[in-house]
Amino acid sequence: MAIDPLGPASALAPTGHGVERVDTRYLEGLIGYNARRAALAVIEVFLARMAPYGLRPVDFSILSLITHNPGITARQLCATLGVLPPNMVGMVNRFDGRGLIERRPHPRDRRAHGLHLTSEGLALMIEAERTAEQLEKDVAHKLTLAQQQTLMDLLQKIYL
Amino acid sequence: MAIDPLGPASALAPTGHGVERVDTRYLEGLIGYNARRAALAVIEVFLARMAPYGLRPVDFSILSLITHNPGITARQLCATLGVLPPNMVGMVNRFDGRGLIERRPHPRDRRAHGLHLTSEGLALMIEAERTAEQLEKDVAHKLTLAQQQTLMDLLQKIYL
DNA sequence: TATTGTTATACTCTATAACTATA
DNA sequence: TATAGTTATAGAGTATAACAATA
Repeated sequence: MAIDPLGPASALAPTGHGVERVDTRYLEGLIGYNARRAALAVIEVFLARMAPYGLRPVDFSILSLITHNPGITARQLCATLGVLPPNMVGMVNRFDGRGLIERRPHPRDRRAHGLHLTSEGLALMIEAERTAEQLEKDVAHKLTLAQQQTLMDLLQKIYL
Repeated sequence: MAIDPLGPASALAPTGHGVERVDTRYLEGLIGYNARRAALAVIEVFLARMAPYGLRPVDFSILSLITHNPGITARQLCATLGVLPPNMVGMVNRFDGRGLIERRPHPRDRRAHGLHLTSEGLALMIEAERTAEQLEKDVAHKLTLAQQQTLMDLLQKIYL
């Protein structure tokens, strides 16, 4: 596809009038653009709904992985989520300071710690995951359940 | 869906062993997580392929909108892409300084400028959009063309 | 020699307040 | 009174280098 094959707008158009309606068709034909816009739209709702729990998207991802993988190490969280180790330290420290997780000695590596939810952390995550699931319903309300599954399957074919 | 309905991992599991394989099934069932991961995967390739043109994803989006909407204003770019006006200024200035665009007087509003590609900017964008289209083919190589279209349609139902 | 966790730090991205010129 | 563009600045997010303890 070449530059501007889509209708009247053209790089050589006369300059004597403004742009009435912005033509976004080119960008909307790119997977990366659509994925980024959809992610930002979901994140916007996420930030608002998770604010009562003090969880941003990455916080939720980390705590959810600890929830479903008790004993996971910081290094494993980094590898799974694409977070760099120096940036993980502060987040884990904050969860620890909030009493949501605890670091236990790792059974086979004295350099590492196994991360576990506290009972307070578990109580928070039960509510947070419930909120996340309601949020999914709301942001995807235009899609059937089958379409939602199709969407996730196709997205995973991009990034996995 | 409640906490950890997915198999052996549990918040109450014994701590005597590390996590062998990280269980990501819960997160992979969330649309927001999948959209963000896919967007980041595409952006990673984008950054590498567009580096020769000195274009980051938002730069490309802006110049592409100017390409297909000659005379568009900075305010319209902000509204379309979700960029805040103070953050748009520097980008437009850099494009101007690089000789890629020019600001012409707006025909009906003396506060605004109509943004237009220069011939250098057009030459760059022809190459950049060609690169973007090849990039699409590569990151979506596991999907048929029909699946790619389905993916974009479903994503747009989330954010539009 | 490589890896885990960590500190320090720099760079980029995003957000808020306030100003000017014009509508 | 509202809007387009702009400046200054603060905050969040992401990046690299280097170190101690352990593998």
